Amino acid sequence: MSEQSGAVGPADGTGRPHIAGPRSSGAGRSTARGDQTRQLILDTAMRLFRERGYAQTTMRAIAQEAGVAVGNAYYYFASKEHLIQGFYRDTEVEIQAAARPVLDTERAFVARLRGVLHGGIDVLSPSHEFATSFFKTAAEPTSPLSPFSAESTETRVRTIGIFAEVLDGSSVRVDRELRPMLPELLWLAWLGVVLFWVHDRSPDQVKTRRLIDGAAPLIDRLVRSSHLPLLRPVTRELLDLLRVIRP
Amino acid sequence: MSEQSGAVGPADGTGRPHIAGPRSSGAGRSTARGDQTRQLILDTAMRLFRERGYAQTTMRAIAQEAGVAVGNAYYYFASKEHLIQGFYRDTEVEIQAAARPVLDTERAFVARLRGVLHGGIDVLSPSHEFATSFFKTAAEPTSPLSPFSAESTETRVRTIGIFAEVLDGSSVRVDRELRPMLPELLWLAWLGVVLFWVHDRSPDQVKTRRLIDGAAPLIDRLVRSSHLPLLRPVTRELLDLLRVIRP
DNA sequence: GTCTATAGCAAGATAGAC
DNA sequence: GTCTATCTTGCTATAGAC
Repeated sequence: MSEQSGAVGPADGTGRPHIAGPRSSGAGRSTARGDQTRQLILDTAMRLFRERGYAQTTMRAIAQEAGVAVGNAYYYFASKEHLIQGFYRDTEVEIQAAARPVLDTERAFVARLRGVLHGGIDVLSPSHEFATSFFKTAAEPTSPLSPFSAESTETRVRTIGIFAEVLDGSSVRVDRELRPMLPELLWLAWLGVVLFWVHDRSPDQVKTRRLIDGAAPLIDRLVRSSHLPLLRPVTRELLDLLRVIRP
Repeated sequence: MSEQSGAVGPADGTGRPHIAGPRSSGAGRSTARGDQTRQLILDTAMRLFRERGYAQTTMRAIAQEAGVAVGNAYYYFASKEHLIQGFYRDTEVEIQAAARPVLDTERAFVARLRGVLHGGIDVLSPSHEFATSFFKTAAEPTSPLSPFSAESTETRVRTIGIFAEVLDGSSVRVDRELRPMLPELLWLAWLGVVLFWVHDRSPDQVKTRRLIDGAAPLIDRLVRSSHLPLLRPVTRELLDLLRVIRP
């Protein structure tokens, strides 16, 4: 794939500011001008990505369309991929917003879970084509875009927080030991749904909707049963496995 | 990334022969010369990929090392990514081979499943670094390298066949309706293990080994319990979901 | 500290001659 | 089927303006 740095390794390695450059430097609104440019480039990129797809949008085109020089785009974003981080942040915020009404009204665990998952897909929906084209980047273990990466920590923690709230705000009774791990497990389930959604070629991704409708009650049932003496050993086994495996 | 096709979409879209070109045309050994060149390019690519990694191996280097022109390499392989298909085929054959002794000796479902999974990872093991670098390609839904793609059908069917044998050769009793879907489900579990393995940064990927050791008995337990009156409804729900979702 | 302009490299991919 | 020449594009680098 590219990585044609020639001199140093891939993406970054120079001593240039990048993301650090115009980032808030302590006080309030410091570099207003820089932030504006940064945002302009990001917005333009997002627009073009959606219009033409990720691969078909060149850095030259983004710069031209935004009315800046290519070098300037690289001043703010270390690589083309780093532009996607903007998409991430926006999306995460929207998903939070979409979850709000559900979390504020529903009490039942199934309804909360179902609502949050559907809300998340609602948000992603218009970006299906675009998401498909850059998804491979996120799938790469070493990519900063990977949901497991250090760079994604902030987003990840916040999203897991949604699922903690799904659980906390509900009346469901859960196995005592399972409970603390459950938000993260639900987040994994969400990633699974997204993975399915990306591969879903059905019209309007209806299958993903059906997946959610089917999976939510199933998860609900399992979670409820987790503390029953019959499933206890299975729960135990699962927990042991998770503990061994986690980073 | 690359995809600098400029004219058409990404990878392929031309009317050129590619894979089709020198492929056997009905009779026995038809285009022997083409097959030879093709194989030479493929072998060279695989060697260089393993030696230097995927990204660090240029098409120019492959062509030069193989003693052919760049254009010639592109005559046989639509893109650099398409060269990975060779890796796939080889790997699948090796995995089959690794599964053989287990399937021929073990009778217990857990042992068979565990053995096949470990054997698969044994085969993949030496390619961890390489696999990591190209994994993103396989994760892309539209890629011919995706395990769900039409191009991967042959490999996919064969691998699912292994899990059918894991099941058939064992003495385990399974819910009547679940049974026909189980090989494919086990294959999905295998994909999950591979997904985990790719992201596994622990030394020698020990965590993946622990995952297998923990997951196999869990799966065994669930499969065994699937026909019990207590889990029956859950099994039902799961089956309904699967039927709705499948392609 | 922000930004432009421009030149240039490396590498994936293609065109068209032979 | 094969080659050479060329294109495209991600990315870097430099020199300098505001």
